[in-house]
Amino acid sequence: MELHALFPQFDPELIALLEKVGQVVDFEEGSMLMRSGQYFKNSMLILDGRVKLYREGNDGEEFFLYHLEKGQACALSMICATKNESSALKAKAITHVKALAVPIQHMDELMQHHRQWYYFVLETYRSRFEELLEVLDQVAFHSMDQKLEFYLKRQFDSIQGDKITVTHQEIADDLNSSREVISRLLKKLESSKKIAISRNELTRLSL
Amino acid sequence: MELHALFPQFDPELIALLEKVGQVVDFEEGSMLMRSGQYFKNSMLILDGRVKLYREGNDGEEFFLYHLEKGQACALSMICATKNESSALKAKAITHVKALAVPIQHMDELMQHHRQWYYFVLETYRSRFEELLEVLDQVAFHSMDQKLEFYLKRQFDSIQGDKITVTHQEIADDLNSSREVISRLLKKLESSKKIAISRNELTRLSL
DNA sequence: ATACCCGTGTGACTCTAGTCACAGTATACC
DNA sequence: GGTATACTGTGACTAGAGTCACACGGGTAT
Repeated sequence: MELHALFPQFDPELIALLEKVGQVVDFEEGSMLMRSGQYFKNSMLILDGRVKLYREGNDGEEFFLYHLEKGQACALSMICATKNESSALKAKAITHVKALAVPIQHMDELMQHHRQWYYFVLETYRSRFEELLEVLDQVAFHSMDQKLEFYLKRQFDSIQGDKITVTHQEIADDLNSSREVISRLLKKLESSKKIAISRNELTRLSL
Repeated sequence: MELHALFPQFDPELIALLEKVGQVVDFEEGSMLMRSGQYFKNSMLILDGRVKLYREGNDGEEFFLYHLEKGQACALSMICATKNESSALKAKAITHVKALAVPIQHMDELMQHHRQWYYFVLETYRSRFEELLEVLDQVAFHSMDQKLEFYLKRQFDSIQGDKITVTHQEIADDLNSSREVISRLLKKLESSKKIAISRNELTRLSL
């Protein structure tokens, strides 16, 4: 397994343990790793692919939170697993995803005998917490055009490229807005030479 | 110390250790336990009093996140402490507060030798994460009147009473809105017999 | 080629919430 | 008592953003 490359901070002993108790699972593009109200029996470490996390509103609205990449872990899966609790998040595989499922019954051992593991868990939690706070900033303090810019930046950064394939409707959904509003705001971004718009595709110019 | 009563899940050995390495600190009403950009050298366990946590916007706006009560810990202080990182949160003592400061250099030992401690840390994080998600729900999916209702419920619940002393301006600040808007919405809640309004004070009727 | 679907562009309207100006009223402090 | 200082109430205006209706244009399937 390629654990060592993805988690260079783990020592060989920890990696051996993870390889022993963990199980590699595959998710097809578009499938759900996690659904609202579901319980966890494993912590999930992402080995390959990209996962999109949403918050789900009570009447089915969605709100984009953040992406998970390889080398990262689902913070909630680690904790909910520990506590056997559910959550109102949705995690969708937006590419084919390979993940390592570590059963919760090994958490005690991992936590207590592997310092790097608990550092990893805490750091995962902390960084997601911070990311959530940043999202909160956006919705609490900023107007739609600023939210849109922030959103686009995150998308571009996340794929480390300058071209994303997405429809205006999808953006509107992620931002819990409406297609017309997004279209108009995108036009404004295009006028100010920050992006280029084409069908199903946006290109970053100076964002 | 009253640690055993506040943290019944901790075993005597853990409590003894906390008593040995921790230091009780006092904060006056209105003082800041934590400021944006500040670094941590301790994990803070609240022994008595109430702490209000805000997110701070870039131009000085505030947004109310949640309260901390006795028996709880500041999630971020535990993690930031671990990582020696700062954060954009403000924590204000709204009553006199007594807290136990546990220096970060004991985190390794606590984590690895005391299962209840790491359960506690993870549970603290998980519950704050969930709380943050709920706040995010409110700002992402709901209109001001719904946010206000949610806010008021949390305030009433948090003091476990039906009367809070607060001005309309303070609520507006917490919700990043304006006084007039809050006044008008409160009037509506009064008309629908959900609350009673008097100067500096709101009473819950059927909220 | 034609018909259709999907994504996009646009104008008109409505509603929410923020702002401004100012009036009224309770409380505190001399 | 009287003045100053919060706190609250209200109308008028404005801006942002959501909705509705419909037009346009480029692909795709048959």
